[in-house]
Parts: sequence; C-alpha cells; structure tokens
Amino acid sequence: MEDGTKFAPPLPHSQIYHALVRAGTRIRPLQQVHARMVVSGVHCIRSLFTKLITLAGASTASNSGHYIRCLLHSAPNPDGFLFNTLIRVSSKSDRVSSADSIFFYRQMWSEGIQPSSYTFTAVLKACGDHSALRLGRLLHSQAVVNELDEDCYVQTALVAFYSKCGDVGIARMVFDRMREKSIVAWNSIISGYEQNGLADESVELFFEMNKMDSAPKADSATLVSLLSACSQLGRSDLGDWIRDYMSAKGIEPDAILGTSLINMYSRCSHVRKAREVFDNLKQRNVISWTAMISGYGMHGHGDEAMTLFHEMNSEGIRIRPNHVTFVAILSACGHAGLVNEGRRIFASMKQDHKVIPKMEHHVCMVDMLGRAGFLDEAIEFIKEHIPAGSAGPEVWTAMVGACKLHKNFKLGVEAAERLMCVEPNNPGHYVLLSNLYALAGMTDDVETVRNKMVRRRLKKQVGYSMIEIDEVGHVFRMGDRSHSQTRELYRCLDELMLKTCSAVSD
DNA sequence: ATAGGGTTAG
Repeated sequence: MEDGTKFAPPLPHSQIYHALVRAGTRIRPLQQVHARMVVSGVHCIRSLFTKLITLAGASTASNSGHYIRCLLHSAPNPDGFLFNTLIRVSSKSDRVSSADSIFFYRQMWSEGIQPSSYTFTAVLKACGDHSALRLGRLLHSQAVVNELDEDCYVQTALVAFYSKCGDVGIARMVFDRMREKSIVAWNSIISGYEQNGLADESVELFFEMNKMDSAPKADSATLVSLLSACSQLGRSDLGDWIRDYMSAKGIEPDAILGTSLINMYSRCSHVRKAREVFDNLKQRNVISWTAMISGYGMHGHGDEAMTLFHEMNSEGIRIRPNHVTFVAILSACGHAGLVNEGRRIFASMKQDHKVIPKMEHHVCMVDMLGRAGFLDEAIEFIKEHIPAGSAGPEVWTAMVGACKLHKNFKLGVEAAERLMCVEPNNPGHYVLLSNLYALAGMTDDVETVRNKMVRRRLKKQVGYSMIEIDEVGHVFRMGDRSHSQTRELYRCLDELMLKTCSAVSD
C-alpha cells in the first residue's frame, strides 16, 4: 500500500464513498447515505451506485429484499461493470429472484454491451439455481465466442452449473480441460458427483486429488461433500478416516463441517459417535442442534431427542429452534410414540417460540397421532388446524397409512378419497384407493376406480430395486417371481419379517 | 472508483 498522502486530492464524491464503506452491509445506514446521495444529486453517479448496491446485496438481514429489489430496478444507465454487479447481486441474494439475473443479462446483451468473465460467472450461477440447462448451454457457447471459455473462473462456474443441472458428464469434460484447477474447481466436481447420486465417483476423485502433488489441498468444503458421499454409501469407516484426516491436518470443524459429521454418523446409524462429535463441537448453531435431534429421532430415541430439545431451549444457550427443528422433534416424538410430549411441543411452538406451523408440521402431528392409534383425534386435528380443503396430499397419505396400520378401512377409504380429490392425476393414489376398497370389502368400487384409471390412461410406475453381486445385476419388480432363486429369496424375506415382528414385540 | 467461482438440517 502507498502512503495515503501520495494519493490525488479527494474526489467530490469521496466523502459519500467513505460514508458508504462505513455503513457497510447494514441496510438502515446505507439508506441514510442513499438519502444524502439523492439530496446532493449524486445518486446517479455510477461508481457510487455500484458500491451502494454491492454493499446492500451483501447484507444478511432478512428484510433487505425489498430495498435490494428497488435498487436493482433503479440502476442509472448501466455500463458493463454495473450490469455485472446487477447480475451478480440478483443471482447471489436469496431474497431476490434469480430470474432477475437472467433478465439483466438479456438487457445487457440487447444493448450490445460486451460481456466479461464476471458476467458469465454470475449469470451461470443463476442458471444453475434455476436448472436452466438450455440457457446455460447457450451461455457456454457465447463464452466460447467471446474467448472466455479458457478463463478458469468461467470454467469453474460451468462445472458447477452443469453439475446442478444434473449433467455431471459434461461438467467432468469441462473440468478435465481446465489447465489450472483450483480447490474450488475440485470441490465443484466432487460435490457435483455427490449431489447427483454418484458418491463412488466423488470419493474416487477426492483420493485422486489427495495423492497428486500438483493438486490443491482439501478444505472444509471438500470434506462436507465427501461426508455426504459417506452417508450415501453408508461408509462410516470412510467417515472415521475423514475425522482422522481432519485432526492430522489441523482442520478444526466449524458449525457446517461439524453438522456434516453429525449427519454422516447418524445416517450410518452410529448415533453415539454423532453425539460424541456434537459434544466436542466448538461452534454449534441451530442446524447442528437440529441435526443431532433428528439423528436421535430417526433411530427411535425419542427421550434423548426430547432432552436435547429442552437443553437447547434452556437458559444460557441462546439458540432458538426454527421450523426445521420442530419437524425434527415432532417426528422424533412420532417415531417413539411420545404423543403427550408431541402435543405439548406443537402447542408451545406457536405460543412460546413464535414459529407458525406449516404443512410439514401438520403432517408430523397427523402421522404421530395416527401411528399411536388416535385416528379420530388425527381427523379432529386436521379439521381444527388446517383450513378446509387445503390439506395437502402428504397429510392424507399419513392418514391413510395410519388407517391401514390400525385396520380402520372405513376411515381409510375416506382419507384415500380425499387424497384423490387433492391430486387426481397421481396414478399411485388410484392403486392406493382401490386397495383400500378391497380391504374394506367394497368390491364394486374397486372396479370403478380401476376403470376410471384405465379411462384416464394413467399408469403407475412399477416400483423396482436393483442390486449388483459379482458384476451381475439383479432387478426386482413388484410381485416379480422371475428370478431363478425366487423360492429361496421369499423364504429369506419371511424369516426377516419374523425377526422384525419379534423385535417390535420385545 | 467499483467485483468473481464451491460447501449447511427433514
């Protein structure tokens, strides 16, 4: 840095500029400086406006969206630089629709302004978030025309874009062509494989990077993706290895990485290890607490989930549960049959925590009450809490499941009929309803539904599963008896059922 | 005068 005195004398706008910098990303102070800009007639100076919108766009306040939108659409006569800023701010901020980003790109294009690498990185991000594959491909070709396809930032953005649109094959091709591969580029392709269900490839690529001297070192973002891959593969051994790797490299888990570890261990059914990680975390946020609670919930440890939930709300811990936390605790109660606790939590959710119950919470409650056999109360709950006619398909699906479980086929038929009304074009519901008619002994109606389904040309996708053993693939469809070892397979299945039933009655 | 790419819960 040069000595400050060597700089040119302050520009007329420099005071405003510094006022903006001082305001930082806080919306109110920015608005005050903005007002001063309008009064002094400099609010149309592009450099000042650009700085203003960059700062406002970086704000993390939840109520900043409206102001940012106002700024975006009052930009004075944008040049290339300002257009890039408009595109980036609207693609970054989740409070602004990233469709705006694409809109600004089109406007820039129609005004004949030359795009730069900044333009492409920003607008490709918006395309990725929108899964706008066609537009993104078009942008790719425009990047080639503008000779920006060799720019490593643009290439990284392309890798991320194709991954998000589900085309990891193309993402990989772009990645392989990169001359300089930053850690961000590696992370984009590793997470791309993982997000598209190709966990094996993602792990393989990580180890390839890890053994190359010329490749960058893994950072916490790499490990977050890798831990998700472990959950997908059920490879807690690899998860253990990552934990050792972290301590060897001195990577202290932050809230994000810590939460990923917790999720990995819970999903691999090592709840105790998950708890150990949780207890040792230096940084915990709502997400970490929620992950641990849901880890207990998914393994039926309702009591532990409750204890943790209360601990989270106890004095001295200033972490407040959000709507996801309530889904986690309510479903933990549901799986463990803690009906009284669940009812109490639902009541306190609105009263004490100011979290407005959404459809997902209602589903948890209906599921919980229904599983426990309180079918009438579940129906009452729907009537009382959900405006008539607006219960979603998830609510009725939970209700149907509960009715089947407790063999109340009359109520089950009613619930399934409601489900049909809500989603008349879902072929699965026709099958469900006709099964229930059959169970309820309403044979005439079975025919009617089946016929209706045929008339409307609806077909349910047949469920199937696959497994590969010694490089031979085996496919199983619903009711399929074509496998050469069908008899043995079904005998094995019967044994499993017996074991499961005796485990439940224990 | 002003700026960039990846990673967070059910």
